Amino acid sequence: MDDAILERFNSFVKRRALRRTTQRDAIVRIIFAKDEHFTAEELFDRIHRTDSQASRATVYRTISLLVESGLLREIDLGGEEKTYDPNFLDKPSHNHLVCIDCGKVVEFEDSHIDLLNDCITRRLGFRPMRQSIHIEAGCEKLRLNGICPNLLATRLSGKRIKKR
Amino acid sequence: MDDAILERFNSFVKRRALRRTTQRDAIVRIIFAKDEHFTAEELFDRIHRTDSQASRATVYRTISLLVESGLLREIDLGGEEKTYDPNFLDKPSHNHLVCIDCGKVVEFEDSHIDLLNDCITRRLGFRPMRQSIHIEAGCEKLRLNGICPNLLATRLSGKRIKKR
DNA sequence: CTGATTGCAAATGCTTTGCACGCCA
DNA sequence: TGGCGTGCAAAGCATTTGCAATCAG
Repeated sequence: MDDAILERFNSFVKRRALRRTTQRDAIVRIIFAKDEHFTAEELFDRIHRTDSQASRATVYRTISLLVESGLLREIDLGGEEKTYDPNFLDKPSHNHLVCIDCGKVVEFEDSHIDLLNDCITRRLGFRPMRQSIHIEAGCEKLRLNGICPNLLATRLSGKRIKKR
Repeated sequence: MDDAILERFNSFVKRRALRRTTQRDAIVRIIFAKDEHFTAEELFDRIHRTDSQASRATVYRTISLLVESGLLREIDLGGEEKTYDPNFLDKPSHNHLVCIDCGKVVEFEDSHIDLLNDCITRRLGFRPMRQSIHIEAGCEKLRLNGICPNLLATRLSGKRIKKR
């Protein structure tokens, strides 16, 4: 799967008469090695934790290319920085639930929602293109037990929670 | 309605031991005089087209206060700048459809969607708090007749279309 | 070879902040 | 009178861009 994406990106690059480079290959590989959302800065860090290198400018430029090619999608998680989601190839129509307690992001798909959105859009006189649902929710465990497992994990790992 | 909001804002200000000022009053009045979405910069312009005055800093600071008070909501229309929506008092659970052809934003409410979101959230083990749907759609008229009335109006008024 | 790509640093553009002065309570 | 609020300009930050050197095809 990993290499299949790289191949798709390279054929996109060729189609546009652009060039395949070491940096672009590395960036694409690193992005799709995990299914995690990321910001440009986080990606830049991830790259520099490997033996690959790429400047900040190249990271930003390659992200733009990936978005144009349809392999990557910009999503809104409410943070200040732009966030990207590499999972739209596997799940073309998924949505996001963000836990306001711990910042955890859960992806979900639902055909009923898709259908409803489609109907609503048509009824309003438009042509459905793309839809995204952003749910903010509280942690039920935190409310009932006073403890949120994700929150705990988040604190321990020192991972920062997206601000609102 | 206009003054009722101002009153609510002022009681919020009082509750927080803050102070009522000419600038804050003016900003609140101008925001809620229309039901249009706006960016900080657009609001700043609107203010300076009246006889009221307020610095950019004060505009930003007052917007923050309004969001904290719950009277105003930040929404995602896909643009670069933060966008604010003054209509959540009238329609607490509305969503947005953005036309990719002309940039027009249509607000809509749908109880089925709300219900579905609620169910999905609970099933995932979370406590529903807030949900927002963002639909990107194409103009049906443009596709069928080759002309989009909104696009035309947008061009004539010189109003800029939100970028993607 | 030729033009695309990279890396660097400078530039952008929105938003926030430090500070001195002024004004509300 | 004590601070909060304001305006200004400077600072912050994420992102973009100009440019010279480098590299892919």
